Amino acid sequence: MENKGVKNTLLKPPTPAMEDYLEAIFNLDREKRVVRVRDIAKKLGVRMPTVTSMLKTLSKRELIDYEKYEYLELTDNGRAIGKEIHRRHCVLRSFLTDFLNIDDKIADEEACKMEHAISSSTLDRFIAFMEFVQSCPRAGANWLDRFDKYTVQGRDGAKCLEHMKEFFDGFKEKIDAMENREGN
Amino acid sequence: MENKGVKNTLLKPPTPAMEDYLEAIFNLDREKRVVRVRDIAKKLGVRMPTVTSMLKTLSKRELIDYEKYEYLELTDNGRAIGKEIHRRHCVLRSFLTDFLNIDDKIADEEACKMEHAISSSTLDRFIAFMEFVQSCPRAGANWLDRFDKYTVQGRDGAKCLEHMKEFFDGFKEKIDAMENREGN
DNA sequence: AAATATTATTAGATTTCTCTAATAAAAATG
DNA sequence: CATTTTTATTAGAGAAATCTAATAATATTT
Repeated sequence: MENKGVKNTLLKPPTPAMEDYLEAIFNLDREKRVVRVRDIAKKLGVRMPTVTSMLKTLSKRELIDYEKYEYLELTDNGRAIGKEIHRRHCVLRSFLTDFLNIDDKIADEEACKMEHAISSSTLDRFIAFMEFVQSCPRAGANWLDRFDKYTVQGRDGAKCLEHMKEFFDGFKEKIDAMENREGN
Repeated sequence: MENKGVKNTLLKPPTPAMEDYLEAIFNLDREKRVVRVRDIAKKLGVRMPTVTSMLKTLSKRELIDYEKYEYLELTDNGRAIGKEIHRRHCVLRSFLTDFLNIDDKIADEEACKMEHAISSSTLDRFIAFMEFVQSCPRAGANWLDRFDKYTVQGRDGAKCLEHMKEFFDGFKEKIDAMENREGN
């Protein structure tokens, strides 16, 4: 048997911690001219030696190019992962703040944990759902405001009726608008 | 300074791993007459010594009552946590399967990870949103079917118009029905 | 009841991620 | 340019969660 005892670390998927570092590096890469240990540490809320240690790991896995005391760079592979994790973070945070009305700070913290729990394909479904809610059969941009009221007032038949009438009127407009520019 | 060096482990929140064990024990407690190491191991996909080791930890934290070789029981505290994690699992899985149309198996796996990332209050918002979508200003139970079609067809202006007309008609019925039993 | 099979625990090792304290290198300053 | 400050690394330790191998206790079967 060849490759005896050599676990090919290159092929293993990154751990959540590694994903966090790649995301942080990906973001710093855009924000600053160079990526520094100090800034990674600050962004992730860990101490500098912890960062140095992780940089070695990421380097072994060929997710970054790293020589000690030198500037570090993401490899193509590392950048792809960092970018994807960042994408997940943004979408999830947006869902939490814009759809569920969660407070910004909490939304950010929870998105930060959820981003490791969710696959790319599930994320795509999230995006599709959010786009659908924003665009297709829904009258007016106030549907989510309705949700907000709903959570305060509870499900009240009378209110619901009012809302549906408004909704109904909103529809009319929307459909008229659509019919008037049909065939484009 | 009193309590010097004594980290009060009782007050620390459980780790995700601990939450998984409490959830598994909570479920086994309902499924079977007694909760066994073997079954916990199977449910969580770990080896038996790993379970024994965690049982000691949970016992120290007063989340279970445990004497070796004896039946184990959840404490009130442990049961509350197990139940809450189970609740998160169910809600998140339902969102993934019923709203995003994710495959059952994947939904279960991802719910299993997300359940540690999300707070109880965020979960309550999830529930409110799901209830809102199911009940309030929305015409017909076919709104989510629409979403399904939307993801296949993409956002097509003409289709959207059709759908909105159907939607519109659905509304009329719904509002009429509501008006006819107004005042109840 | 003795032999066998199953279940559970102990002991000890490993991996991952983190820390502090000490040291070294690089950058900034007087 | 020598000194000081900042930044980064090394060394070593610790917590958490897992594993395998060996042993012990319990349950089952003949």
